Amino acid sequence: MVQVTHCGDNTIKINTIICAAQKRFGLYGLEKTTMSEIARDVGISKASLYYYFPDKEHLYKKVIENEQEAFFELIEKNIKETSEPEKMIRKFMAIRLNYFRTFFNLSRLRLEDFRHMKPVIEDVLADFRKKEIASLEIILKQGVDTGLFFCENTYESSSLFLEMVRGVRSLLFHNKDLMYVEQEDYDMLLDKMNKITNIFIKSLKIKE
Amino acid sequence: MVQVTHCGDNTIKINTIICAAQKRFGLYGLEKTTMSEIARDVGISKASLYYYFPDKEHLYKKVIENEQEAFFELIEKNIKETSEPEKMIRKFMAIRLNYFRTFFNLSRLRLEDFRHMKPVIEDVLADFRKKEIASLEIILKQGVDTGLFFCENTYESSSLFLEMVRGVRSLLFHNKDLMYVEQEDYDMLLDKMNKITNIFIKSLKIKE
DNA sequence: TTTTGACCATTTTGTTTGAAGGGTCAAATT
DNA sequence: AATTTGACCCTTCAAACAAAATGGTCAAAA
Repeated sequence: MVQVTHCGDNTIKINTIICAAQKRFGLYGLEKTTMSEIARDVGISKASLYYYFPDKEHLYKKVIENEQEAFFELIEKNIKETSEPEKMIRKFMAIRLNYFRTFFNLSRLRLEDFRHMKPVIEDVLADFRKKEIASLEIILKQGVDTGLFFCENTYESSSLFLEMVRGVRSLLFHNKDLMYVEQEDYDMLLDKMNKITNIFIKSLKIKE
Repeated sequence: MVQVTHCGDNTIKINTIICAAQKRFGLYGLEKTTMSEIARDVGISKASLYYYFPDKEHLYKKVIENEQEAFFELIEKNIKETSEPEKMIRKFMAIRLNYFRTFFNLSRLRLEDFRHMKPVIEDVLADFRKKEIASLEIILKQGVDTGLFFCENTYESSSLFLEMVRGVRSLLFHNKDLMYVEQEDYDMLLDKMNKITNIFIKSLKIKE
């Protein structure tokens, strides 16, 4: 989109913008953050912001995509450190939950965004779901190959498991009408995630 | 609350009111149903309604309690027809889902009530959860006693399983922003419930 | 004991209005 | 040519206010 002329200055500037946006979005959420504020933080005019990003949603999307990228790199790295599928799943879930916490705990308002979810966010979230299903599927297949797990449809199992986990999480916030995640809630969530993971792993060890 | 004088006339009248309220609430939900409408349906004045029920929420609570009662009677009756715990769980889930459908499908608006849930409804719903956990726990214990299931904490397992199921259901509506349950959604839900039930039952068959 | 019309207080709804924020652009700056 | 910007437009949002609706009360009547 932006051609580099003199040097990589643009990349640096774009990164600066993304960082500033990340802070604002993380602190106040999508709706409560204005483009003027981000511009002010960076030290440029609002119009300049629109020179680098077509609109607010694209900027937001970029921020989230960056965070997701870091998450999947972490997953990949940690998964390769062990050869036991069961431990892999547990590690996967631990990282996932931690990501969730840092992702949401930054802001009391951020959760609100997901009530009336914008199409752009929905896209990037759907993409995230696809990727995390794929990650888990790899682990399951490895377990099946080594004869430790029995699973006819790894995709179905992965997506259903993650849906269960997401569902329980969503319930916790939906019920409590929370705008931010407290330590207490995080602990409860961690406990439940572990128990659900146990159930899931057990079910993988049975044939038929 | 209401003393009977001449005969059981009051009981009949109260039942008439509850039925009328049930129709209205089922059709339009709590918030979109007015006390005047219910009174009109019954053929009495609004003030008379308040002679029998202290307020709107108590009337609503009574309606829901009636429906719940019928549900648990059905559960109990059907459970006793089989001696296999596994089949019991499946039957339990089938009835539960069906109850859910009739309970919600009556109204496109009824789901909306559960977004900003009133304290009264929360009470009656919490009560429902307790009861359904107890029902499921009985089945699990029976499975443990006959050596078919392995489960150290039947309460924990029951509540977690039902929470998973509730979570997935809640996700389906939350995501789709549905105000009413279509056949298609019901089928998808049924499918997922069955798969989650499979996972749960498998996990019950493993020791440790 | 039961019923009701009139009444009150609060909530909801509709409307208006002024400010704020997303987004554009021609002109200026580098 | 690549960037930057102040001024500008248009839509959305929020406060404010008024009007209608609704939950709930009560004295009087049946």
